[in-house]
Amino acid sequence: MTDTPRPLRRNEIRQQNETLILQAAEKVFAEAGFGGATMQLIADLAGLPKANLHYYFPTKEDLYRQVVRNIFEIWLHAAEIMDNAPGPVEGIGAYIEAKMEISRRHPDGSKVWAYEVMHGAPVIQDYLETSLREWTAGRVRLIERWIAEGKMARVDPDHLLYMLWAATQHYADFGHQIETLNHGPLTDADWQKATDSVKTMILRGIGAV
Amino acid sequence: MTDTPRPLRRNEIRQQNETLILQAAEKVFAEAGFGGATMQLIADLAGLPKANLHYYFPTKEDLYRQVVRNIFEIWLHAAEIMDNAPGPVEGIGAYIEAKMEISRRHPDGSKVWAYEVMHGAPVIQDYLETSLREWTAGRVRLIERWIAEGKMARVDPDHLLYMLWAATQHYADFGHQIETLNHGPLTDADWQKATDSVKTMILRGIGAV
DNA sequence: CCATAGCCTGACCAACCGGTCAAGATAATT
DNA sequence: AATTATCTTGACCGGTTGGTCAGGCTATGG
Repeated sequence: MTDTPRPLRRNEIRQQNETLILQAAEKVFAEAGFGGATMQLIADLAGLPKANLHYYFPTKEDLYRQVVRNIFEIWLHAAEIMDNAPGPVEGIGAYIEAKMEISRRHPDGSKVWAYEVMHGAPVIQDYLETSLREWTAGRVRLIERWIAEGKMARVDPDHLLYMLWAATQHYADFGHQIETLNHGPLTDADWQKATDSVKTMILRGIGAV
Repeated sequence: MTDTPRPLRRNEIRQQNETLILQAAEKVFAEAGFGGATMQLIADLAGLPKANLHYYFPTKEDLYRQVVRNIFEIWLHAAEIMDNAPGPVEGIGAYIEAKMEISRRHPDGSKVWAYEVMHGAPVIQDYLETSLREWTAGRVRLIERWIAEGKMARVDPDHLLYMLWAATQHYADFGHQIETLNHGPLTDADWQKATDSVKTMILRGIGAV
């Protein structure tokens, strides 16, 4: 991301502070949205003076953009599991597991993404139109091949993908609602049960099992 | 909602302006979140001076709370369809159709709800703990009865409900992402296909068909 | 040890925000 | 017509926000 080839120490300082700021920003943006988040809050959480934030990220929007892009990269990377699978049971099953794990480990990231898309994706529209569109097209072809090979029922691949995203990200984005209904945070067993439920329903739903 | 029993004309003015303000507020809150929304923006969209908003809704939070509650009422009401159904095919099928229709007609409301829950439900936590919890418990019993009667497979009722909410609301909350991938707004046929896909996958996923 | 480029930060500012208020307009009541 | 209750609104205010900047600090290369 940085374009200044400097001596090593300097680079370390920069990288460390940028990471610190990005982590704090992810949390604050997730908790308050872009408009509700303040640079002061992020600075306090990162343990740095506010002016230092503006040294690394000129504007609030620059910082926000970086947070959103990081999450997108995580999701894209996690999706590679699907490709080398022999069929939907393994491929989609593993994809569900991976996405549920991300919902559990990076709920803030998921929320920032949801916030961004909900508000018309003003910052990452280009990502939607390029990276996400390409990725989706590739996965649609994969699903169509599985259908043609008789490995699953004839379902619309796009809407299957939407359901996968919706069902898995719901556990991050609506985690608070789920925890309220669950009378407390989800335990390991709860998460296992959630993952199994989603896998079972969807894999049976597409006639793969 | 109002508690002042007045002569008719006055009441009409009040009701008309409150509706006007609430509609504008729903849109602005959906587009910008609570923190990003401004009373001035809502006032402009409603075509009223800002001070007039504060006459009807003392604070920004009062206005926001009313918007969220309205949406919640719509959802609760739409869910009654499930109860009088003989089995999951009719009950859950109709519920999916109703919720997809709401996602189509009230996407802004859905987004405001999502925004509120994502940020820890600071305003409607009591609703989650009372109304929603009761409603969920009732529906869980209904689903368990259907399972006991052999009308559907043994799935976890809570996670089935989460999947129903996730899959249907996704078309409102992530409508922008879907429209981008779809190269444009969804047509009547697109919505029909989406609804059918969700119904087919879920009903088969729970072994009801 | 010096010079320099990168890093740090307290103090500051213009812009904007939610909310107030007093005074005027309008409709209902007597 | 006079009185009263409700509605309307421009002007205003204290507090907060994103962003700036000058000047000090520190690591690094010569």
